Amino acid sequence: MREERRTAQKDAVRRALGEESGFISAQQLHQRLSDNGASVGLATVYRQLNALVDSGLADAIPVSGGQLFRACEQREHHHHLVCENCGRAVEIDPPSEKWIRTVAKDHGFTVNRHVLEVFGLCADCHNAGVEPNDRPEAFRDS
Amino acid sequence: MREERRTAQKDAVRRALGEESGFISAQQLHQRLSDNGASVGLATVYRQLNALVDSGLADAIPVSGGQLFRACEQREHHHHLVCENCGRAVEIDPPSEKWIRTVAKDHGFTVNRHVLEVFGLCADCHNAGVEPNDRPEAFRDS
DNA sequence: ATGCGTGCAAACGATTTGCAGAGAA
DNA sequence: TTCTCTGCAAATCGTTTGCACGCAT
Repeated sequence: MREERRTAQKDAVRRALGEESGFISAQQLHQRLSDNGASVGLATVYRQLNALVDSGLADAIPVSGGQLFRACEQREHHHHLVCENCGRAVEIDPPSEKWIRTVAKDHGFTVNRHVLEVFGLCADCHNAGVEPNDRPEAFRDS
Repeated sequence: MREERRTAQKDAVRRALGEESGFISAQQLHQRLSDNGASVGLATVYRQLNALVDSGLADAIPVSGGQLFRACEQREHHHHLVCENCGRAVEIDPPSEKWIRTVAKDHGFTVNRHVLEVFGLCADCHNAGVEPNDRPEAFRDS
């Protein structure tokens, strides 16, 4: 019988992820937890993150070098506008979902899911003079 | 002085990728090359694939567990309709690019690039009774 | 001959997992 | 006590890189 147990680190990870304004890597979230005194094992961070994604409480988007996570309110389908530098993201509404089904049908495809991620720079990072092709902050050294 | 040298394995990788109908992982492409007698080192496959992506002759999309490649004709911006099982993909035209810029501007974002990938099952795989949530063929064992 | 490209194996970085101990129920 | 969850370290896995040799130029 699956028994769900409530623990301090579980709460810590959930809270930390919820406090983030944008997508964040598991490693960086782990780092942030350490900084805030709440020392949680990296493995646990990964385990919790995966659990959240499985239960639909978080989104994970694969990027070159790993994946980024973010807590998501809308259980519904939605898209993101992501800042390539700081990871800040806002949820945006879908454009023409029907267009997708139409195109898919034309090619005999059965649509299962689709991903639309818009990358760019948020106002802050843009003003800070960050170059569009810089390595994302989330995967930068030190 | 950068000197571009033509080699057998370079051609082999390019040709093999071109013959693929959809996205394929580096490992799988390497396997396919071996099967066809053209033995090319895995490292070389990666090196060539990256070179192709850099020069814009191929597309790479990050997926959980790695990345998938595909030769692309259109140097222009375009999107894909991808079969989650066999990796087959067709290039589709963008829907409302202007919609994206509008939304981005509303949030103060500077758009750099965007990704739209539609996943589902192609007619063949659908008829074969493949389940939507199966692990992609490209990353399945053996 | 010159030096780019390749193969191999070691190195890497992100993520996962085995296992013994810690703590929630 | 019971059994899940955690932490640590070792193990995986995709991908990159160092180095010595082969081959295109």
